[in-house]
Amino acid sequence: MDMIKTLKALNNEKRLQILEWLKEPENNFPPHNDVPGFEQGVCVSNIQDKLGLSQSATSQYMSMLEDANLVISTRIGKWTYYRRNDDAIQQFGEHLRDNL
Amino acid sequence: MDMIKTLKALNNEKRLQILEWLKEPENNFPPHNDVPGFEQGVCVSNIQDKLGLSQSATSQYMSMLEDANLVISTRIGKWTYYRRNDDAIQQFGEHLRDNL
DNA sequence: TTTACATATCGCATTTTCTCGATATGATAG
DNA sequence: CTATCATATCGAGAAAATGCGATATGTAAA
Repeated sequence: MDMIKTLKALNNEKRLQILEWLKEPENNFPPHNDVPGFEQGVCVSNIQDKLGLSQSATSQYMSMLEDANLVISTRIGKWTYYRRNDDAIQQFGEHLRDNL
Repeated sequence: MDMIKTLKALNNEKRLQILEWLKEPENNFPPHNDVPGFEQGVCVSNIQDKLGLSQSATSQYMSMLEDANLVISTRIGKWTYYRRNDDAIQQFGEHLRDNL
């Protein structure tokens, strides 16, 4: 657990917003054409549309969140779907509570 | 609870280090001349000595931590003593665990 | 009330983060 | 194979954080 890296990833309103949206993808994003439901998460372009940042910034933010173990990515065809890593997120909160 | 402000305060190795040291002041700092024990915390100059940053940087860091509710300050005479706000820190961890 | 000391605040140079457009990579369809 | 689309990476300018020295403020001793 690299606490510093995780804190850096969380240290940005947009990235926190993404994590928030990914709690309930069905309420925050349109359905995908190639995949039913949100089992694997949400594709980058849909996140970008909602986020209002460039494609490159959005992609970098998702990589950052993934590096920090806060989300998990799955590539299906041309698309990369990102979903929350809820276990790691909860562990992180507990780690902070117990060790900060 | 201003989560963003708290995350910003935590987003720095030196400030995390200070919080760590303040867990056990008796093991990390020399005794004060004017106050017995560490009931009220540690004075800024002792933190500065250990931190290896300038007096101004140290003072600003302590203010930042206080703004974020992570430490509590007490002025006694010429000295300002800082100690951890353990309750708020634990609450913050729980808040993250439950709401991130 | 002057002096000295501890801390806080200010102004600024340096470093890091943010964010973009351009370009590269990877995947599928034609 | 080639074109096209989704995403990733690169390079750079703008914005924010870091951390310093100088100065201000607050407190107490002389």
